[in-house]
Amino acid sequence: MDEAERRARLGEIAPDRLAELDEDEAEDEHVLPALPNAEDGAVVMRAAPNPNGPWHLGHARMPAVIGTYKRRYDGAFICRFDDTDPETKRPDLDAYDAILEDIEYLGFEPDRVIRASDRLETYYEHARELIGAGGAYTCSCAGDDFSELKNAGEPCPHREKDGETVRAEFEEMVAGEYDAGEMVLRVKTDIDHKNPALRDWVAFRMIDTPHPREAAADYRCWPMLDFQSGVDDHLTGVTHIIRGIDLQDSAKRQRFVYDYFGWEYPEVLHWGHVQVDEYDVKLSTSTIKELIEAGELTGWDDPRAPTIRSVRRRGIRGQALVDSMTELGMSTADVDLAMSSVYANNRDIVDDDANRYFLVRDREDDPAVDRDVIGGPDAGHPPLHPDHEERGTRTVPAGRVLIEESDLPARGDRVWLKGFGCVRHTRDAFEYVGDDIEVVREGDVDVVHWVPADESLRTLVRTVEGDVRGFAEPAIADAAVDDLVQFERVGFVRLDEFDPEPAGEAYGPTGEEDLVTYYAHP
RNA sequence: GCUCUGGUAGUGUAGUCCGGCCAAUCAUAUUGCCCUCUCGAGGCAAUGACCGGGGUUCAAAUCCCCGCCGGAGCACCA
Repeated sequence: MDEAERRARLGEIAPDRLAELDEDEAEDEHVLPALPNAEDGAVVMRAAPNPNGPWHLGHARMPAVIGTYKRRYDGAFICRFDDTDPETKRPDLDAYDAILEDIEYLGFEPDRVIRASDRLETYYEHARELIGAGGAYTCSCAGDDFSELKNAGEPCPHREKDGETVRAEFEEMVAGEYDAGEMVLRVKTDIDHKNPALRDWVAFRMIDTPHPREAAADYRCWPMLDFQSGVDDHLTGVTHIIRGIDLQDSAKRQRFVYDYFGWEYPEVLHWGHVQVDEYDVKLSTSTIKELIEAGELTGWDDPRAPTIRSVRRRGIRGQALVDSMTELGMSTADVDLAMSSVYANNRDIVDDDANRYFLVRDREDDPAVDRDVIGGPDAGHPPLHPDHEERGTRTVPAGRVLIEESDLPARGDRVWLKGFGCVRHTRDAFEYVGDDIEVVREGDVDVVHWVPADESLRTLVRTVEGDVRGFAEPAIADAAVDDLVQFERVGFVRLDEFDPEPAGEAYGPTGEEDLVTYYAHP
């Protein structure tokens, strides 16, 4: 019985089992697990960033996963800026676009972009409705006092206020007639709920600081995340919510509001925190912001910063990040993202396109050393790409060359200058021996990269560990800014700028360079 | 303190719901070999894990109990 017959037979005797098999097979094509209760064409998900800065690497996970599900289920991707705190988590006006740019770099485009700060009237309307249903009350308790009562499971005196008073006081909140801390609107949940986190939580509070967006600058009464997000998820038709374990209780809190309104709560998935190895800098927007302000980092795209802009500048494709993020799966456990996995994914994507060039590094512990080449041709002609002969070769002038000291053979020994030929290290020169590759095949001679001593480009390589200087072969001038190339035996870099201006900082170009590159990975 | 929640190799992941095909999958990593005019790519191989202890069972990564360790919430932050 062949495969087709077997399937047909199984279809006759156990159609359910056959469908199950098909489902399992379809599952195998996806890295991510199937979404619960997902219907093709009817999945709506949202990323809800707080626009308080450009994104760090951890932020890539949400668009990566949502975008991937969107494609899989032919769904919708909403980007909703939850910018409802003009004070503590004050939005950064540049961050709205910066975040959208970061999403675009990852290869996705939101179907809809909304800002919570545009929707205050909507939240107020729902608050009025909730008050009307007896589901909320205005409360002027001091935070600590309420907390004490709450922890004891005791209601505060405001809980039993009559509806008219609540309604009037809420209108006064909306009108901005209270100062910060004087009055809040609480959702009436269950004051002795066994989980203290769910007891009568705050839905609206007063904030004196105007919102940085002009359109929202006049509002003083702001909703808290759980109210705003809950209302918006329903109103925008979100079917599946993904959020971090720090918001584990949000769904439970919001369900009280959903119950008052008779709404059905979306499916919710939680995932753990992401940590990234390889960086000294913490994965935190505020930490990175501080380091930049203190001049420790040259900007959001400093290669030492664990940000999306940084890996982008280093030539890492958004797709590589997306692949790594989806491979992390949907576990509620905290996870560590190994940058080596991002690098492996990126190599897969870029290796074929990246042309090869030589760079001789000039480092403290392994300086570039120069030697005259005696005899042999005038130049070497290594291929632009070993797997693509049709791309042709580069010309690397010989004469006097630089190699890295650790590649220098002992006196009397030979070394193979890649694309040029075999030379013997005599006294203080390289004496040309020949171009018979057999010596390399026999394993007696190492193959090394090299550059001409005089015609090369002074090059700055900016890496995660800091800046490295060196000399790139002249042919690299044929490559363009933004190209990703491989410095043979060193690694992949993105060409960032020719003849850079001095950065005027401890790191970055001094102005003496001919070329600045950003190091991606080995 | 109260309430959630998690623990499979260095890292991530599959398997856990419905116990056996799991002496545990795949990827990455590391190492070695082959190939290659790169330390890239490609090929092959090796390394390496079910948090612990009890119990149920013919059979436990999977079910039950007790521990241990982690993460989160109990904000007028998101």
